[in-house]
Amino acid sequence: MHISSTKNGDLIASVKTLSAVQTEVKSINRIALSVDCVIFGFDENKLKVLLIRSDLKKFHEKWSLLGDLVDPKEELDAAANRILKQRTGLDDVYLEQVRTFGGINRHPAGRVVTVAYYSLINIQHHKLKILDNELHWHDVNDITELAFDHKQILDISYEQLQRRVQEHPLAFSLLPKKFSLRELQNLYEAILDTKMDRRNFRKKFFAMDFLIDLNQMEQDVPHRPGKLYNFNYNKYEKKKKKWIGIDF
Amino acid sequence: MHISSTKNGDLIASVKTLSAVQTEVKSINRIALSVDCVIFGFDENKLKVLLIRSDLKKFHEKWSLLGDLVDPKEELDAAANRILKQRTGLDDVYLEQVRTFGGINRHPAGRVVTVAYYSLINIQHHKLKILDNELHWHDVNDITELAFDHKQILDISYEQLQRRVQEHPLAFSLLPKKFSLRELQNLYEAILDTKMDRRNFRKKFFAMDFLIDLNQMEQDVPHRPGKLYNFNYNKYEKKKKKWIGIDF
DNA sequence: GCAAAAGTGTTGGAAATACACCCATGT
DNA sequence: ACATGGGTGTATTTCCAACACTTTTGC
Repeated sequence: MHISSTKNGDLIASVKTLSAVQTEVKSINRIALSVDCVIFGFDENKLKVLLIRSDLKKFHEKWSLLGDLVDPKEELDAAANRILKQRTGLDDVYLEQVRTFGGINRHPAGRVVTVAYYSLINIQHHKLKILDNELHWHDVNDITELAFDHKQILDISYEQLQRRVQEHPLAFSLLPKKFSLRELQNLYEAILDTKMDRRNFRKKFFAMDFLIDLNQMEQDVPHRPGKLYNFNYNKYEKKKKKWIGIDF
Repeated sequence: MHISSTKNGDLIASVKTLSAVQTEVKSINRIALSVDCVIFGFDENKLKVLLIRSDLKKFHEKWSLLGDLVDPKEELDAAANRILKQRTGLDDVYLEQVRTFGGINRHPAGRVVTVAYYSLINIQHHKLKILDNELHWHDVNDITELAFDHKQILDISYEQLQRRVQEHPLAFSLLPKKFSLRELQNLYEAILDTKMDRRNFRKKFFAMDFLIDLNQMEQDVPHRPGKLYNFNYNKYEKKKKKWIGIDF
């Protein structure tokens, strides 16, 4: 980043001292920065997202994402992790930056630029211990309106999730450690909102050769039990793909 | 975004008035925000990037990206466009947000969070009229060090360009309006740093059916002249792809 | 006529798709 | 026995990669 002071289209050729720039950085040019977390989960064969009542009175009727201001001494990633921890008690989950939303009037309290992150958690294995502000899971597809510009943030995060999940083995963090192929397929079908052929789905995953057969079976299912697997992250890391292929 | 005041892991269940939040937004929690532009061009069969001397004295020996602080009343996208305009005189080009870099010590003048954008411009058709701070094009592959964390920003932007260019017809904005298939292939080979089979490359682009044959030939080339084409954006917009296919 | 790049088709293999039957379990 | 989903194989098609010769122009 390189700093200059004009905002009006003038051209700048000067060289500045550090203290001159420090003055700018400390002065009127600062903006409130927040992080919003889009936390996806999977349960009952539906993709879910975690929402709370906005704790801003004006928007208390509306649901909102989990967010907070970033402290000037705090890393962005650390802020995202902190927010997740504060709101859910959860730790140690996949978090990825989506993009930054900087609309001038996106927040009623003034200019607040927000960096969106998304995260994937396993609803079964991470029961929420904190339920303040009516924190709970909502079906992604049933959401029509959110506070602020959070619907837009959700939509873009969801699109990004759909893209990423096809190229990286993210989805496994939404499942229990041991899962059946049926569960895996249900998850992909929910995220991508599509149906797939069961036989070809199996073929594809077995061909990848990243699933470890645990030699265990599902229990208490009202039909023939399926085998349980988990995902071999080590093997995946070693085999990652090249990708050359123009494909609009 | 939802605002709360704790930074220390406490949990918050309160409902706040707008003015209480306004106080927070205006107070100590603000951070300097900048935009940095990674401007790619293509010339002499090489991918180039536009750099200037840092106008910060401390880093005056180093090259840096084109950046500036964001004004509190300015949209992020507008800031990116303004910076491009100020530094190069250019207007009306493709600009896309990459991601946000928020390292605490990334800037010597204090906490400055920066939003990176990249942009693709046609070097031939947009001669730079402004050359302050030694603004000029550098070969992307020759860059080893930049001021601040700009090398990291460049690397990530370049990776994103490589991904995007394979799925969207961005590359055409780096070429003259009329281009030959050879030029197009040279461009892809430069961006993706690879070699492609000439016949298969043609086949692929003709099969897409987005190239308009202008019935014109190259001029003044020291060999058999090739046909000139341009890209049919309208047709592309109508045909865009669905995209289902797990592929790690 | 020679150098340099344009233009052009075919073939084989790999991957994706479509599709149907038998099997194991719980009720 | 029957309902439910698990498990398996094959034929077809589509896409991609590899590959060589003839043509047109400038010099």
